[in-house]
Amino acid sequence: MMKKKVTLKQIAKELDVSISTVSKSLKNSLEISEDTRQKVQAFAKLYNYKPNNIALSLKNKKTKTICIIIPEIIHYFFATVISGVENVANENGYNVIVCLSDESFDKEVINMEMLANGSIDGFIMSLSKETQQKKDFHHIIEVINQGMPVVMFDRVTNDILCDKVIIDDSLAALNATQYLIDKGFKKIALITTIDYVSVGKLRTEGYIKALMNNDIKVDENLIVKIEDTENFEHIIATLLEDNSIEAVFAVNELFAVTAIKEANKIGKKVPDDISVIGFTDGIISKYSSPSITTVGQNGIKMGGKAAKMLIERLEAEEEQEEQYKTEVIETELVERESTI
Amino acid sequence: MMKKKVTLKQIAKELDVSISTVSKSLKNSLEISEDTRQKVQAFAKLYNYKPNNIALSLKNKKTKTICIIIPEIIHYFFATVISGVENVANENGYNVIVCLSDESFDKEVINMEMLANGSIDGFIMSLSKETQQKKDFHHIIEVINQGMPVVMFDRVTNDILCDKVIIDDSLAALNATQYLIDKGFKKIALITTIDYVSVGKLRTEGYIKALMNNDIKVDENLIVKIEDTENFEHIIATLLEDNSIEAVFAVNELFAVTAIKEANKIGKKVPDDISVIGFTDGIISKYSSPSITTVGQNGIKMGGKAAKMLIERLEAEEEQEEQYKTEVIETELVERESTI
DNA sequence: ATGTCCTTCGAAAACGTTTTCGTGTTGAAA
DNA sequence: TTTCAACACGAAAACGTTTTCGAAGGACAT
Repeated sequence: MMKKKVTLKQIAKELDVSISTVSKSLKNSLEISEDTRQKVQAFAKLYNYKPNNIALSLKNKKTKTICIIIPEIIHYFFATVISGVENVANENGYNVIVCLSDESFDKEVINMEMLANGSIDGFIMSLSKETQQKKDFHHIIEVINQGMPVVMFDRVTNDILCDKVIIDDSLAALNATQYLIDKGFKKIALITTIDYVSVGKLRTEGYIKALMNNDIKVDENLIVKIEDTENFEHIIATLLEDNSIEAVFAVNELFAVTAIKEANKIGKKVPDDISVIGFTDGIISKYSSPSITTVGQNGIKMGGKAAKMLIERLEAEEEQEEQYKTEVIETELVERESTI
Repeated sequence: MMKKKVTLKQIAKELDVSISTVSKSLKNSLEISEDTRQKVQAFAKLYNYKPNNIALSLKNKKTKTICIIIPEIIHYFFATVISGVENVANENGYNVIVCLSDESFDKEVINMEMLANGSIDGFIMSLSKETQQKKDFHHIIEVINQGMPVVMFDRVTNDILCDKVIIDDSLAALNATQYLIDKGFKKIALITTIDYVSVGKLRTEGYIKALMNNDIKVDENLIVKIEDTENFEHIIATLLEDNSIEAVFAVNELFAVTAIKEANKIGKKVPDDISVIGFTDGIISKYSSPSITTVGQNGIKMGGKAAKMLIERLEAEEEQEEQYKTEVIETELVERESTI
């Protein structure tokens, strides 16, 4: 029953020819006579010969495998990015290794060092919170210096020169805020993250810019910056006690849906009493009641683009360095029920 | 700037010793003199030598990599399973390749054949819908016959002998239905999937068993089986027009939240007018309004268990065959706001 | 001087490929 | 008969390791 994989050597021995002859026959080389070729091919098919990928990788110094490192997978946006990466990777004959940093600097480093030793051809990654906080990127720089291409997405940094694919977080936030302003709101609260999270910071900037563009004074009392270890429900509830607030811009789905829940608790109806707009068009926004108006960032497109850039660099003949590009994926405002 | 990886051969040449000596020195072999060892180790550290994983894989015939094949990743439950697999894989020094079958038989086959040729040490998988429908498992059987261990989870089949980790879908559904019966409901609708999806079928069976246990007649009009290409919102809406329905048991989150939405549309309040219970304790159940009472299946635990079983089999000295085990992960009923 | 035993190291095989470069045989042309 | 091309195939290197085995050299005792 148990049929171990057959190798060239075994076929060669069985057919009493050399390994070279077997290899060439299977590749239909004209060097080998029609007769021998057929014999070998028949035998190989019979025993279901398939070349050993590891041996090929060693020989070619290419593994046809890429690695994507993300902070966490139980997160709609990152899951969609993986899906996008998988798609175009597969189309191009690449496999995808997924690594989770769990927002930890150490795990990020370990994963990279582990895989940079020949296991993969390149990285796609989004920085962990801890890495962004420490601003320590030596592990990434080292990998790049070894000649291994890296594409960063979403949570990126200017301290590293490499290909990147992002959305214009600031602009998207500005547009979302402007959308609320256009509805006639002036007292717009912001629920955002601690500044070291790059995208949170950018979204905060966009919010502020929108207010300033419209000569609305930025009120620090209307801005809360949440560190996710905290009990953020309580913080949001406290914020909403301010009865002057007409609308809320939240920088992610979780904050948005929580704002709605907490508003409900104190008898404020969304969107009648207060409008809420979120960020990321995920499961929550789509299925909550009311469904949430949000900024859609197309993770599939983002992942696909990142994979495309990586593979193109991998398969470029000459390593034309220093022509790193940053692609910006457009966002869209998805209008739903949480805004009037 | 560009520092390519250094190999044993290069170190040997540089230090004018043999490759063997370098290899042994780095492993602190007593065969080598203290002097030489130190010299080699210092040099290796200076040039940041790390052994090439591919070469090691070829030599050891082990890749320390496992593959998980799932139908789709943009799906809370599967994402949690991956997370569980990743955790215990990492703890044991394994990497994880993620493959998506997109519910397609062909993609499942291609992925397996692609990776079975030396790239990985074993598989963890959940069957695609199409595979379950065709009942064609030759690709899996072939891999197992080659001596590569496979662990199936969630969507499994009795046609294959291998390790499995599942929940007791039938029992969980029975309990959920009984929960509704205990609340005093008799007219309980079921929103489920087409029978070829193994878990859908089992959950349906549990529902029916619960009714029969309580001498409630099974009313086919209260059961809808949804094929996901369809416009299921409409089907659910139609079902809910039956005013006699007191409660709904949905076999997944999507059906549950949709039932709530459609009920709302026709003026029925959940849970006051109608109770809803779902399956899978995901994002939707937690954050929808009202939040949804549901059957929690712990994906992290499931993935972790699957990885543990696979790795144990990989690292067992003797290949003790035919002692395949099926682990059952317990479920729990998470009570929330969608039931009275 | 011979034999024995450590110490210290290197050669080579092995993992499974691909590919370059021979080399032996054949047949035909000169 | 000699020469040469064409054909069919094999040996060996290469990718980067680990590990077995053998061997050179010195120290020491006989």
